[in-house]
Amino acid sequence: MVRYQTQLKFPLPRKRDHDIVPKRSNISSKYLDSIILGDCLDILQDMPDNFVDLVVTSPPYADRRSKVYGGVKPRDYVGWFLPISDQILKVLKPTGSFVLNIKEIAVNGERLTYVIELILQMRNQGWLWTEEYIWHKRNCYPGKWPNRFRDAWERCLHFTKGKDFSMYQEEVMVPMGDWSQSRLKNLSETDKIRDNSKVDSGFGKNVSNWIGRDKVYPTNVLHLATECGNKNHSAAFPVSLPSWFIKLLTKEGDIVLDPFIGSGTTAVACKSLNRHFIGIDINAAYVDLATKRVKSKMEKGRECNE
Amino acid sequence: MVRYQTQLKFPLPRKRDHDIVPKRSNISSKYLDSIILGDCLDILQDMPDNFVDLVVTSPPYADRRSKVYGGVKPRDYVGWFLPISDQILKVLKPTGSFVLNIKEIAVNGERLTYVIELILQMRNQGWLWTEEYIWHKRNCYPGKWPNRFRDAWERCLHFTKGKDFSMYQEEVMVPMGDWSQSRLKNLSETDKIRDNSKVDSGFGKNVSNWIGRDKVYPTNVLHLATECGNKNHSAAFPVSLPSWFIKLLTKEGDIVLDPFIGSGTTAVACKSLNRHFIGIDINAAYVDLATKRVKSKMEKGRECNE
DNA sequence: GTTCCGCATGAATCGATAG
DNA sequence: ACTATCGATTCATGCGGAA
Repeated sequence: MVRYQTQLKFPLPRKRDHDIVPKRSNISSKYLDSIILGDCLDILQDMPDNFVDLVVTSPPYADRRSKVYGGVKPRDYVGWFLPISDQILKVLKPTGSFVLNIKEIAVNGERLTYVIELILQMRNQGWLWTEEYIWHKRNCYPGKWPNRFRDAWERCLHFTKGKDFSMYQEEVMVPMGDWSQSRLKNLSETDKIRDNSKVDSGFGKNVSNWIGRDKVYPTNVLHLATECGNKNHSAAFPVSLPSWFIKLLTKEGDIVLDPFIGSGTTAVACKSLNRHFIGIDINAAYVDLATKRVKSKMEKGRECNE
Repeated sequence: MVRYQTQLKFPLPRKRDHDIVPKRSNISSKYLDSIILGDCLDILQDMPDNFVDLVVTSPPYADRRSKVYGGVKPRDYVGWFLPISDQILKVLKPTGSFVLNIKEIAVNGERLTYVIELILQMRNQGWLWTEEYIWHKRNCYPGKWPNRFRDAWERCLHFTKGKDFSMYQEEVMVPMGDWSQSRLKNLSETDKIRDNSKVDSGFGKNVSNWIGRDKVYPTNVLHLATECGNKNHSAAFPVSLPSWFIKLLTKEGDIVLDPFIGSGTTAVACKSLNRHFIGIDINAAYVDLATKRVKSKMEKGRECNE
């Protein structure tokens, strides 16, 4: 197999003294911040054990995107995925997490069962099924059928290697409900603009603290819209989704792996949040697109859709 | 490499005498609009086949409410429920639906698997797993844990006996999103007229679809609040939940069964919507409470929390 | 500079048609 | 009988041009 590796040269985040469990040798650091072309099964087999802090991915769904990917049949799906999840188990640190975004399709009026069978089989493999988050898609695909409504949710299955894993809950706290919103609405437009600019320049901290006091822990239901109208890339996976889990489950400088990187959404999220990424994809056009998108991200700074 | 063959070969659904649509004899009508004390397994065995239009229920979850109910252990849950779902399959009409509100609990940092195992086993039993609705609990139970957030959703599993079942989608249509109000209300009168005239010529078809339309079909994600502050009962199950499925899946005069009626929520919903109810509970205090609640409902009319 | 509106675009699903 | 492709259905969102 042709192994085409794109090594992007990004400045490493500031050194911190609280890591490092495995010392980052030359062999292991070659993976950092790169989009790798190849079958993730092969790539993962060569990767060091206990190396990655978080795996977050949205694999091709059964019978979808068959032109780009192979088009895995529903009845082959579990058998196709289990060897991959086995390799993920190997490269993940003991305190790491695996977040799997997936949804079963409906065929002939019935939901197929390969996703829930996969959960059971991954438990046999050694995974802990820690939690199931719901991604509520505010703008779901339209359509009308006699026997069902539009499908507006997907699973974000959270697996870990053990009971004790890293979780930084404060990083994803959200503003409180109506009360704080009405309070913020009453700020004048100029105030908001000024305060925003202050935050960027490191000033205006008092305002963000004031806002921070009205924050509350989220639940296991995420309300995010898909990104549909973007011209360069149309990711089924909005940046905000991996961003949320990256903030929740890693700290700055950690390593995040996406074995089905697609258009590079997870890598873009990592760059915004000062985490290292490792992206893998079997499709050369996607590797190209993801590489370009991350480079553009580094040049232009923060993207709007984050 | 281990090859796992998914999509197990399930036996075909048992043949049932679907042709017999029972007339409402004395024997069968004795069940209507009553709350029955007893084990639902016994009661259902005596009930006529193909008798009920909808079964909607929220059974005791594993290890919850153990003082009131038996307190079924997680590892016994599937074995405990399967005989009941088998009886439900029997009493349900061929075009009927079974909506099961359930959520797995977390033990030792892990979500248990009895619910997804139950889905697989019920398919084995002959059920079609038609859809999984998500009930998003806007005000969920408070709490804070180091390894998980508050659980803000539950499954509403929709099972049917076949592909063709009754569904009245117009009954649960919802107001359109904000965007239409902010955009369409500002269309000038001439614009509306022009767009309407375009319909005849084949242009502007999609525009005309929105004119004069204020309702839209919902999705498979339900946003309902729990009822928290009621004095008599603390039902985890708000009236709005069975109400929604009753409107969607039955018409007036149809028969709705809840084999775990509890405080009588499903019966209350039925009385509001002019459907017949059959409630069963093994706990005498609950049968008492539900009976009183339905009587009070019939006297006082509509309840506030509906 | 705002706000407003036209338009394209989706990890969808079903039923019909064709090989 | 089983698979591959196609048309019809539907609605929230972001972008870009217009007012």
